Amino acid sequence: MPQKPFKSPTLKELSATLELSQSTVSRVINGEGDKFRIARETQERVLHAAAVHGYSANTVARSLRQKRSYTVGVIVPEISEGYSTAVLGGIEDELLKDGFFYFVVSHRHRLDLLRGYPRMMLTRAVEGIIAVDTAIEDELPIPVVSVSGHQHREGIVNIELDHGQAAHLALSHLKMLGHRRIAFIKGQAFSSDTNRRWRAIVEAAKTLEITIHPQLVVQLQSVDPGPGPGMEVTRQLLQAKRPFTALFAFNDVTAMGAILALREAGLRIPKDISVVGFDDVLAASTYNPPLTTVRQPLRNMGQTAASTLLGLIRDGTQQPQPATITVYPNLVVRKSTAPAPSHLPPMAVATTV
Amino acid sequence: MPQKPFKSPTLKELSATLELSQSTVSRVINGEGDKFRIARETQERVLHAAAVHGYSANTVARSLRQKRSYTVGVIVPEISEGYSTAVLGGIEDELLKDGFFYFVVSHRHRLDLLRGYPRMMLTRAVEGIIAVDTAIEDELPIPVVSVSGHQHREGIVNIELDHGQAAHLALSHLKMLGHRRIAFIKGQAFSSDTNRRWRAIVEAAKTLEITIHPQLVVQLQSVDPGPGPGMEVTRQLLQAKRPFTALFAFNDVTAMGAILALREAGLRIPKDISVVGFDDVLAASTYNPPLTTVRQPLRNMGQTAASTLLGLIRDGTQQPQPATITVYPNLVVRKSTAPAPSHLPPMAVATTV
DNA sequence: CTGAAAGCGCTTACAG
DNA sequence: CTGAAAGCGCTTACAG
Repeated sequence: MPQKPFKSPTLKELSATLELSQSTVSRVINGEGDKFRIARETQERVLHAAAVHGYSANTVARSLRQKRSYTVGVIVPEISEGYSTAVLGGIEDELLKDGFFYFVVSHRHRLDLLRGYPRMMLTRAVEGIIAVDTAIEDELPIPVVSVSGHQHREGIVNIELDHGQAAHLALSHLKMLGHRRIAFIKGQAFSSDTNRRWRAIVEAAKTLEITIHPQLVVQLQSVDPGPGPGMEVTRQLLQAKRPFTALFAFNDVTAMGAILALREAGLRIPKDISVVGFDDVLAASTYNPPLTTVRQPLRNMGQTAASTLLGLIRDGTQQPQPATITVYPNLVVRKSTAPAPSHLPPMAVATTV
Repeated sequence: MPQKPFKSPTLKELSATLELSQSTVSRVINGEGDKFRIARETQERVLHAAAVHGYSANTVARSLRQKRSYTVGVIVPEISEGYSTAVLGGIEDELLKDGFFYFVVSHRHRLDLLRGYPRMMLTRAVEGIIAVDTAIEDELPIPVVSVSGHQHREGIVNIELDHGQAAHLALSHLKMLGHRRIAFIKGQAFSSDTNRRWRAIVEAAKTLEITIHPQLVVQLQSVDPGPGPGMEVTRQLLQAKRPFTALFAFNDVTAMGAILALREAGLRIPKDISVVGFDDVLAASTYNPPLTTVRQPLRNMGQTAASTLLGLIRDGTQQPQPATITVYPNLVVRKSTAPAPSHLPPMAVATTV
């Protein structure tokens, strides 16, 4: 037999022991004793007995009755990745202190999961959903807040980075270092951030009078997590033999992959090529060389998402929420960027594996 | 008003529409139509109507009635870390395909959370708990399986790495490369793996006739995630000025910190010092130099934990489960290890920051 | 083969 | 100030 070393009594049992009605006991347990003017003494008896018997209300029954679950769903692309987990950390901070729990699911860009999960979570009676870097297509009867999801649907609150500022920060840093021929790695088509960020880069380049050479722009294809896709695409870039002195990657992991491919071709970082990442994941600072990167306040974005969602759940969606909450990046200058070399570096043919 | 674009009808409503009893509808929805010999035609009508009206059972009500929640709790030390998240990925794989969801909480080594979370999850009616690298003190009325938790309590199934083999793999690799003076960084006292792993190292060293010099053994103190603690302790090691040619770190992140500190002191990796990590987190392969490390099959450990837990939930704890399920490491040789230098490297005084 | 009814454990109008 | 009773939406003996 399974051991049952601890089992909370039910309200009924506790009430019987106390010789009080369930109503009364329920009220004082829920802190409404004073509101219902229940005798101080009675309240103390109840609280004491609850403590002694280790009573805690069955949340399933409570949920059914109140039609509330105190649970939200979080949907992320991938769970084993610096980006999502940093955001998750922030979400946890906020949620748990309000007594909420959360389910996590990762869709790994599989369409069936992407479509199915929101419904499954609804079935699980979540009171709201946080979507991290993933677009939700269905209209849902509960509040949803999106982190970097760029949803334009009414009622969805977006937590978004100021991409204009991000692009400006990175490009002006490179410009100041004397870089003129800058290569770019765009994100995968499925990432909600890709277009938004690219448009911001084009804009910032214009303002800063930096020319973007189309031959120096490549785009991530593979959905694999890790640095593989970044390596791959950087090798292509090298094969085109168009010289450049700096590279702005879609994110840190991609930047790491790019550095690997660049080294493979005999190029030194940052001496020959400067590389700028994006996100500032934990590994960025310990990488060799430590990455210069545009920092997204990931944990803070998670916290903001959670507290916003909690607000929407509490107050309903009626009051017009700002459709997007903007959050600001900053540039962390480390060792992967340096002044542009006076001569363009030789673009060795990548020694493909 | 909050938009309600989609709202499942209740069983009652659906039954009314169909002019059938709730019992019948419930049975066919749950696939027990044949078992109860409900007319094929009736079954089809029900299924069709359910699809048309988008009926899905309210899981809260179902849980209350069945006293099952189809939910498990996962408790990890830290959510934004390679180790836990890899395990989480594996857990998700198994759980979701059986229709289970999971709550995640991270205790961050705070005693109050560590103690409070299992109870909170019980209150949430989870049917089982997976504890990752954390010891559960309370006896719980539900199955718990522990990943690297080294629980000795009856009824708890442990998923554990074969630490003997892990130690042997790492040390024999180092020995073969000619290393004789090897430094060690032990884990923090709170990590369940620390002692187990250390004992295995002592044992393997004996077998391989490697002398462990107590002055070359340091232990992580700080609870901070990231490479900070590893750097810190490596600086101490350097300050003692006892020469060594190799270092075996408690985990990859620590190894990265150690490499940072070693370089800071002018040492080259792997030319002067070889470094071996542990875990093989995603970043290990892209680090510079790519880390030689003892690979733990983290994702697989998560999967095993989940499927074991599901089994326990299904069959009850009665049948004697093996108290521990052993899982095997392998050595991934990359670029952070090399033959020992013929002369002991100079132990520069660390230039502390 | 199908249905009426009880009950899971709470909360909360309603009544006094 | 306190309690009796209804009901949240299901599942499942029990009956026929």
